[in-house]
Amino acid sequence: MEAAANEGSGHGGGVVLKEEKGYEEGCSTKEETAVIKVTPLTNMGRSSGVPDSIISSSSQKEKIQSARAEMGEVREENQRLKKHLDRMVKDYQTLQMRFYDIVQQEGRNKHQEIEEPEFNVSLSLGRLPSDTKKEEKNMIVSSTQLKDDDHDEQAAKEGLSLGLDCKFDLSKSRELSESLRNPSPFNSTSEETKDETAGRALKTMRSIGDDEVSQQNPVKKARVSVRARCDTPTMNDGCQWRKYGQKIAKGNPCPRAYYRCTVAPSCPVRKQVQRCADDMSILITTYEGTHNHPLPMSATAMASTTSAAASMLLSGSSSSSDRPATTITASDLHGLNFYLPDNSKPKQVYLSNPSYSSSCTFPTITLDLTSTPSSSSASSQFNKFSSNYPPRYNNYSPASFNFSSSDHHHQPINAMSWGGNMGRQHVDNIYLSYMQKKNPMPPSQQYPLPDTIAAATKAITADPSFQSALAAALTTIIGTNGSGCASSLLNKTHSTNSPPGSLMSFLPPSLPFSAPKSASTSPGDNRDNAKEF
DNA sequence: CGGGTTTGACCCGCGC
DNA sequence: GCGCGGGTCAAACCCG
Repeated sequence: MEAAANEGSGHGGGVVLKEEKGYEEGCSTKEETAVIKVTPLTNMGRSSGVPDSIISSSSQKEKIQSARAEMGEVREENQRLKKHLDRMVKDYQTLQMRFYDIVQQEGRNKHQEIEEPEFNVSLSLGRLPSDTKKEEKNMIVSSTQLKDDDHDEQAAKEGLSLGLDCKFDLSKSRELSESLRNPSPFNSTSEETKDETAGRALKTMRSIGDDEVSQQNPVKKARVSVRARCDTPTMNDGCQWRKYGQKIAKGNPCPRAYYRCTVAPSCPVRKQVQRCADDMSILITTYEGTHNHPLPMSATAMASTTSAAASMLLSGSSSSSDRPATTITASDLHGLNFYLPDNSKPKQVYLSNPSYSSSCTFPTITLDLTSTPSSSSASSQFNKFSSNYPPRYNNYSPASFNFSSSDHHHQPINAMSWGGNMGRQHVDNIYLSYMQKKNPMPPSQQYPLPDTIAAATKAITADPSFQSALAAALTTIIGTNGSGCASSLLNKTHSTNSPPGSLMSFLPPSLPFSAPKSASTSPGDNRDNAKEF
């Protein structure tokens, strides 16, 4: 695939070019072969050089010598990258196989579980204290199992293929865990998996899901609503959607369109798209469910963001009624430009108080990406995170980051954004979440002291599970183009016990988020859907 | 012809 | 029980 291009560029490649090439190749793909391709380039650069006999001046010889030395360093680096890459690829494959095995096993056990009055375990239950009394008794896995490094790693890496749900809060690893162990009401993955395995009719599935819901938890699926100014019929979030219905909802002259994810036939994720009645230029997209398949690169941002928002909503659902509106800000929403035609709007995310439907069936959280004048402008000061450590933590909004304790009632949602610096923030999120898990703080200490953070950082970065999780997340964030880099960077992080500030410095200032290949990732986008609105 | 959209019918939960 | 409204289904239709 890339071999041809690599070779092509390698022909004219001098040493310097090759160095870039080496890094690029090391980061460019998960495929071993592509990495191996670096070696011929290196050799070529050396063998195709001008023979020493021709070189007359000593300066040229020095140049050659230095170039060779540099080349050697590059080769070593390539080898390191290759090793990291190999390891990550193997880990990923292994974990993927394990995941599918578990999913299949889940499907085989479907009938048993449905008939069982009590289900096994839900890792999320600890975060839903108000409605999980029954499940608490069954919290066998919970933290004990999560402490298992392999488990964390698995969860984190599987999150890679599950819509990145796990990477925002590894301490919970909730979505995946639920999908694997528990027919959780708001995780439709398990529901769908069961249905897929059993091959039942949709109605059966729906009834099963409802039964599970009614048996288990009054709080149903969480929804994440995204308000954004958008001229197109739907927002291009990178996923593939198929429209399956349209309705005129009460109180809004604009019809509501129903889409379901078609990336995978069994994907339970659905979204509703509707124009705002007050402002027709605002498009309200409501996401529901969790992707049970690897997402296109262009879709991971939205998926992870909505997932994180849903996680926050669900985690705080028990106390959300008396919780003030939570304002989160994005450090950079440049990536949003890929999805929204109007990129001139203020890049601020307003996370409204979770609003519940009349039936309280679907707690909904809203990400407001519009330039509403009433938005919490006071939070604009948090729009940019400093990359310096430790002062950077001073920029965290109290509403955005809660270091108070391991209290799951108020599990904070960390900064979210699409593209741009999302990678950095994802790592931040991982770090912060992990730190919360590993080093909970008393409620009185809302903000950790820098040295506390540093100490925690030291311990955390040395933790293999954190590394694995971080590697998985980095891989996800950077995509296949950065898998090797992620591993390499992670290794550096580990070896140097860098503070989080320097940890983040390993990430490029602007991650190579690529715009969607075409707007057609959302089928409705390109079509003339004027009829809809 | 396959895949996506349209649209009326249907199901279901909820309030009265 | 009945009506309402949200959500989904599925046949018909459209389109490349």
